[in-house]
Amino acid sequence: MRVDAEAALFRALSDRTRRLILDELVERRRQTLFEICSRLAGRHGVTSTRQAVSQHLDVLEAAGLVHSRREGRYRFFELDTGPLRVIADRWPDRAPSDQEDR
Amino acid sequence: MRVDAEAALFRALSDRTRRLILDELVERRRQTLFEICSRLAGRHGVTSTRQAVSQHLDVLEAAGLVHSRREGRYRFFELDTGPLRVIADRWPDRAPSDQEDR
DNA sequence: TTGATAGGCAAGCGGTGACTTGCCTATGGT
DNA sequence: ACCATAGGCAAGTCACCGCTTGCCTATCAA
Repeated sequence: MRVDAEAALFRALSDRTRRLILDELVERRRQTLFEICSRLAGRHGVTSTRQAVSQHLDVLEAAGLVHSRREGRYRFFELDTGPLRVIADRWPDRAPSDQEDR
Repeated sequence: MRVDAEAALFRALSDRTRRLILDELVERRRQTLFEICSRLAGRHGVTSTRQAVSQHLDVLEAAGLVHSRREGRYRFFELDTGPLRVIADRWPDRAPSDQEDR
């Protein structure tokens, strides 16, 4: 994984609103920007403006956690959990061939 | 997982130097502050001061990713990968009992 | 006991990031 | 054609975060 891709991933996950957006996209795939906004407000009390949420989605997309597609006047967002795999793999309980010093 | 614990975890992971510290602690468990500093410098070109690294370790400890113990004039740091488990589990490929709307 | 080693505390600085505000574009319905 | 809906762009503000600097405490060796 490239360094900037790694940075983008962890930066994306560092914000609570963005994590809530991912939660929403797990429960209901393919949502539009307005859907995400209203669900964030209704279910999590997030009062951010549409623009704020849009910027969050840009960050998530830059991290590869979300993909978007235009259809007519709608832009649909979809979750991609692929990049999350590397996190668990990066810090194992013990190093492979752990020699207690190196 | 409590909200503030979640925030602490993702905040801790959001910084590159802190991720490198975790890498070091995977390879060599139980390091002192000075050991971590010198290994960061030698192997990753991180030039941060001791105080900067110490502050990073505080953040990691607040997130539960690191535990420390005093022994004489040394303070040993050790990795705890436990908190990382929740990340992979939080956003599954599909929601359990996915009903396409809710 | 003195000096060196290992670490802690706190204030200040600079940069980045989240958010708002204001305005603009495009699509679809009637 | 017109208006409402869905979304985009860009600049400005404010707070937080990473880092340094300066000084202080504690442990160990000689």
